[in-house]
Amino acid sequence: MLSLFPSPPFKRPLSRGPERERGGCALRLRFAPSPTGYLHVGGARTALYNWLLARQSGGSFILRIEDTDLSRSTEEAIEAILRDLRWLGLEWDEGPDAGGDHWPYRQTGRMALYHDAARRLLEGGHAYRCFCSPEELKERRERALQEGRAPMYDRRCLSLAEEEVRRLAKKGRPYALRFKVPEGETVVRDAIRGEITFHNREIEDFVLLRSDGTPTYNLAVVVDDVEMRVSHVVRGDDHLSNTPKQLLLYRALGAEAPAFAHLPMIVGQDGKPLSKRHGDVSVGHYRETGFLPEAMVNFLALLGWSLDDSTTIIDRETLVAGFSLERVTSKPAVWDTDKLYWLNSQYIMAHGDGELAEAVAPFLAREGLIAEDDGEALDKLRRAAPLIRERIKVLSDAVPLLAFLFREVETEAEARELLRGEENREVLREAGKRLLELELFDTGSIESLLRAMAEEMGLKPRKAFQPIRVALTGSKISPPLFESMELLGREKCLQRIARALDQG
RNA sequence: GGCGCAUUAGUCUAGUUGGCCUAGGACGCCGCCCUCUCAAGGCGGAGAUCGCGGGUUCGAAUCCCGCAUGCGCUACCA
Repeated sequence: MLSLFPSPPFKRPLSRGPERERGGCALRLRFAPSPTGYLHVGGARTALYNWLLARQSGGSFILRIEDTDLSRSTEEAIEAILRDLRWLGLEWDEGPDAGGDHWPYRQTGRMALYHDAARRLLEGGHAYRCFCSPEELKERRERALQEGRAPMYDRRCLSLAEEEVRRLAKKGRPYALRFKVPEGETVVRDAIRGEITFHNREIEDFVLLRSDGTPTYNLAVVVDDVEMRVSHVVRGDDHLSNTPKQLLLYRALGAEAPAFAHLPMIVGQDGKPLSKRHGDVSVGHYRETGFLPEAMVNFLALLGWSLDDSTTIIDRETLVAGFSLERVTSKPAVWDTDKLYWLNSQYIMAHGDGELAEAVAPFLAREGLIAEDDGEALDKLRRAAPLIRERIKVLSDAVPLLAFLFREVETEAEARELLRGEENREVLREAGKRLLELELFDTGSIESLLRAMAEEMGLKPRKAFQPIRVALTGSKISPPLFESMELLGREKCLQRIARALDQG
């Protein structure tokens, strides 16, 4: 494997980049989403790996919005992406709302930079004007495809005489600017995949500037990475084929190229790139379902990377210290929701009572069970935390489990039978009677009381307790009964038992 | 069509310079125990001819060649 990314701690100083002047090996990394939708879990993983490398090296994590596709970019998408990144705890040092020395951090505000670079490329003989219309080009490529030829641009505008170019331009004929791909081969050194050689003759003269003057991805990304002094480009696998083009651009612009690392894709169980077809792929969805950001980060980190041969639960600190691109696999990672759920439950179990109560509260509030900032409810939740900690995999699981504490119950259809029949009714009557006389209404007292009752009635514990559970919670499934009763309080317990008897 | 990348159990992966791998850990699955429901926990189990075929070697998941399959790129998308 290449040594571009020495494993931590970085023993060797990087051989390139302005960071050396600052005396360290502080890396400059960026995450550059295009705001055409929510933050996808694949994007989140890319952001995470960049963030980890930045934090680990004491460097900078830059957020740059690639919004040159005007028709698909939206403000809402930008907001959503920032929100989700923040939720994951991936704070950026420079970005659209964070300042930095390379402002602005949205490509639409950086047009002058791209045009300047384009002009330099044109003047340096690295680019030329192309007057072919998109329609013509489309037709030609379709024909090429049909005839089994490579559908590459045929360079016909490269040989246009100078005065012809001038004449067409003067007539106002729209043109795009194309890069003139030189002969030879281009070697990409990738930290994950090693050295990959591309033959330049396989690379077409790609467009730099569209006829409307906007830059294409390849130009913009290179100009920005140069200007922002990005030292390491860590991005999705789908950009590997673009890398030689960008390398060529760096060279033509006289700039030193950053180091590259291309992460394997995240795919569904069927091996196809993860998409809506496979279920939920937005980070926002997982936040709303009640996954914890720590669990999400842990899970994302493990998608294509491992700390060692046996560690699965890894906290953020350990991730920062132990992450290394050398341990990233080059094989696509399959999104495994089951494992995410399990990991999340592990993090929930590690939460303290107060922590868990606060995490769960918004989910109950969302269902209208408690008010946003109800101190009393929060206190009750804190006391309920031990009862649900091992029973929920996601925070929203707490809603059905705890609803009975905050509103009157409606008995689930499949549980009603447990309130019927003489034996069950007798249990309820007897329990009501005995609970009324109980001195201290706490878990221990309730338990001994009800166990004694069951024994005297000659009933198995299960047989005696289920009707009570259903009467109090409306469900056959609930947190432990005696603890739940203490939390509910004597009054409500008696009320609900009485009501159950009435209804039955 | 061309170019590129990938290929260890259902899944995430370990396997860094070939022997310690009769392939390790985790999720999931199955069984038992615990038990007031549901979980959690404990114990045990099944599951991988390391994509296929050649080769190099005393010895290959690990090196080489071919093939297959999948995916990506091949846009005036990013």
